[in-house]
Amino acid sequence: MREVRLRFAPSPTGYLHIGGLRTALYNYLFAKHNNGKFILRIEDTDRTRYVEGAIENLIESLQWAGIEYDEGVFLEDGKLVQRGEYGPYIQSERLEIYRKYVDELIEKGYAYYCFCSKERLDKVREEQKIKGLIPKYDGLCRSLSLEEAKEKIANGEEYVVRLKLPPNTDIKFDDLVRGTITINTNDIDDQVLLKSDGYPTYHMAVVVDDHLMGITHIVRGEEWLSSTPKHVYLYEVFGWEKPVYVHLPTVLNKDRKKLSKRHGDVAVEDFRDKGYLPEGLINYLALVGWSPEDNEELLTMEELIEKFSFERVSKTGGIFDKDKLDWVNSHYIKNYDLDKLTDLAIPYLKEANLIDDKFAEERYDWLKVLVETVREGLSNLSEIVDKVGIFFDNEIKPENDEALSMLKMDHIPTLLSAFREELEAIDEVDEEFAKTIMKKIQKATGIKGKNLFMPVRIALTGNIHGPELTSIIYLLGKQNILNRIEYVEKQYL
RNA sequence: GGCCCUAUGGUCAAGUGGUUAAGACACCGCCCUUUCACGGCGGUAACCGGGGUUCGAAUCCCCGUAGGGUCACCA
Repeated sequence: MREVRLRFAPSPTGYLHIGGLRTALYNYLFAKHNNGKFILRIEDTDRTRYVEGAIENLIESLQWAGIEYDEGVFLEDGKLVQRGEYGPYIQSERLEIYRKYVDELIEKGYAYYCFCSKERLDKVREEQKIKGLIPKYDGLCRSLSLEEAKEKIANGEEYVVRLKLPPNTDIKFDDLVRGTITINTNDIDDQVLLKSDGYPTYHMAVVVDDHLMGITHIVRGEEWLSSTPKHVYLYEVFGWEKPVYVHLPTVLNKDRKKLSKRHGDVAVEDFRDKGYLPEGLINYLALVGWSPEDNEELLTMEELIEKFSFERVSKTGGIFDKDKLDWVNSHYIKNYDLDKLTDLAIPYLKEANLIDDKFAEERYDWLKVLVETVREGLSNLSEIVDKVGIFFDNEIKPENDEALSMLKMDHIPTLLSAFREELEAIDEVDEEFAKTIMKKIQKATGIKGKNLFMPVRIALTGNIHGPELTSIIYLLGKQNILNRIEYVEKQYL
């Protein structure tokens, strides 16, 4: 049996799209599930759309997401390197290869030179549209003899090479999620295979590369479904073994259109920057378009690999549901290794000028406690900034009138001085103190329940809601609390 | 418009001729908690329409309808 080999083959035109990540993920999961190989190939045959740095960005996003590949283009010390037996893995470095196969097609009569100008093509399409016909190449150069064509080329005329499709022929292929697809050649154009700049089009390059690289399963977006017959035809005329096709449903916006920028984030790096954990994003994304047999929804990469199959990929496009992503991600935040989570959280605190490098280093243990106490309410790490603000500002401002009025209650001065007395009796707040202080104050003042806890909370944070008082007191420490009590007494009492 | 694909709650989705049509997110209620969150329990809510086939259709077929994709020297 052939070794299972799959590839992810993006174009370096920008960032990695969230839909692209899912395609890469499904490829990866299936390859790993079958102990196969996963390959990253770069499809840069459109020189006009090439974006500097896009390949590096793509690789970094994949790496961040935890999707590893065995062959292809890698980033090492900031430089692109290629590894694997089937290289090069960047299509612009494979031009001679495509050329050779294009020549073979021409020789065998499966492709022909075409000298039609862009202007003529546009005009033909225009006229066809007016007549209500399907815009399609009219086949003018189809009848040109090879000799005539070669003569034109010798005279320096620009040309492309087109696929010569047989008329009125059904082309069938099986798709693992959609079943058998049949399309008639009358509905397909004589696709350009080789562009006038000497670069192949996607349709030529993808077939040649997938064959040469031993790709067994082609897993890609649904948008490729209707051009698959062209690829299948090429496999047939070359006499190559066809791969298994899998066309994935689209990831959609709320408006059921393809996920696009105007509705929010679509780049993998945007989610990383917002503080989504790779485990969370991957877990959620796996669930848009696929479900495991047991319907378990919280899955690690290892579990995904174990459970993944194309039989359970759905046929319908799924809306990218940020609420559910948040839920999945919050699960990972709650259970993440605390050191790792703290390391990931620190950049956000720095960015918000809550802490600096020195603070991060010297008070790392304190930061860990901080992260631990607020992690439960977070759906992504960038939200931590709002949650921890109360720990960094001793100038208490009641968040609203309700909070203010609670601070103005008659018994508050007694409460605060009792608190102060307890604090002055110790060197520093420890866990024991934090745990018992409220009871002591209650005993000393006779104030209890809501009249006790809420005013203290507001005096210490200004807010009605927040983490447990015990944690707040522990995290704040003696001096901060004394400062806050003093501030509140001066400002509000 | 031609061709191709698709159609279960607001969303993701189980379901492959016989089920009280799962589960999750979101939403609502209750409990837990002297706050919020977490957690627990419960609730609202779905088979696009019409014809067939069948003893019996969410499941099979046909016709509509709706949505998506594609019709480039872009991938």
